Amino acid sequence: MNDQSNPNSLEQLLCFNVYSMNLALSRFYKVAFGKTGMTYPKFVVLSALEEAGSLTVSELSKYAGMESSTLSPLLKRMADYGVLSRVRSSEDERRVMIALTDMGREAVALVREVVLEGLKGLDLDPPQTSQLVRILGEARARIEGAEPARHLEFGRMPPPLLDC
Amino acid sequence: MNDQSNPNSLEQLLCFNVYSMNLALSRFYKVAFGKTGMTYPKFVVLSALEEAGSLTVSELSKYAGMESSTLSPLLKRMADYGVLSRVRSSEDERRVMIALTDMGREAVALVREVVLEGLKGLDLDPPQTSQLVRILGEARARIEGAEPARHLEFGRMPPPLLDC
DNA sequence: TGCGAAAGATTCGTGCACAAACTATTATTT
DNA sequence: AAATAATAGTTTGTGCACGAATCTTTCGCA
Repeated sequence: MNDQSNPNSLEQLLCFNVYSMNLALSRFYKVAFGKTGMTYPKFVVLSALEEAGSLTVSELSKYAGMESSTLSPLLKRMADYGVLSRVRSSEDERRVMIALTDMGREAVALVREVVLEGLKGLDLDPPQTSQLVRILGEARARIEGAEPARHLEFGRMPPPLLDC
Repeated sequence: MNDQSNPNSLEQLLCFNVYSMNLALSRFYKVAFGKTGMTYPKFVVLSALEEAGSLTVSELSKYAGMESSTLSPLLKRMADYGVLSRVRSSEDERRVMIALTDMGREAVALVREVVLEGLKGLDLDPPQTSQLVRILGEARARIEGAEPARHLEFGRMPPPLLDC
């Protein structure tokens, strides 16, 4: 029943493959991080800060591809724990500057090792992987600036899917 | 500060590219689905059922790459709405058979059109995309059966990241 | 100079997503 | 046949993830 010849099947859809690959990766790293409290989104935040230095919430949002409403509570908990600092800018009181603490730098170094060794253990083909990364990056750039060509309308299908 | 030459930078990491691509795709389809109540995970469930016919919860879990604890509440709401049926098997009372209703078949046809036209509107290179799909599928197969090579230990870093 | 608009961040409500704990049924062992 | 184990789903608790609404600060402009 696995209709792989059908080009519209789930298995041939880019979005499904990205979706399920992301779920698989999240589970993989969840196991690797165990009960330490580390998660993949937190690793992304720590890495972004390590690479880019001090950032405002919206700059970090752009860098990590997450909305600020996702970051706000995440950053608050991480600051309470001590891996980063949240300081409202004095020259523009709207902005909040986020930066790694020393403890944050230690943490990201440790976590990065685990992430990289986890990847290495998968024995993926390096040229294929870098190609994957390149094409994914290009596709993401397109999709981030795009509007859907068509919107779903359930007018013909009473009742609409609200609250489903 | 965008250190693209560093092979360990976020932008060069497969997991980050999959992660942020998935976020971007989710946002894209959220816009396309508007206020209809449709979501990407629901589309995956409907499509899987259309392709594979009637499935148990665990079969569906495997097919869609989601855990049964994620599916249970999702399926319940979708059944209440009317797009699928949930019937406990008579020959093995532990199993619950999930199947599309006529309304579900109508819904998935509509949603699929929107999904495919949305993708088409992105103007991605077809050979690149099918390559992407193929490599992602292979990588996912590996990761799903894999154990992380190394686990994170915060013993050297007091206090541990618990509750962070 | 004052006032409406815009920008930056947070809060709120809803929906995944998972592990762990739990319930119910079936299979296995003794 | 009774105890035990294994299987299939559900429930529970926590953490993203988002849009919409809100709050504060800054900008623009008359």
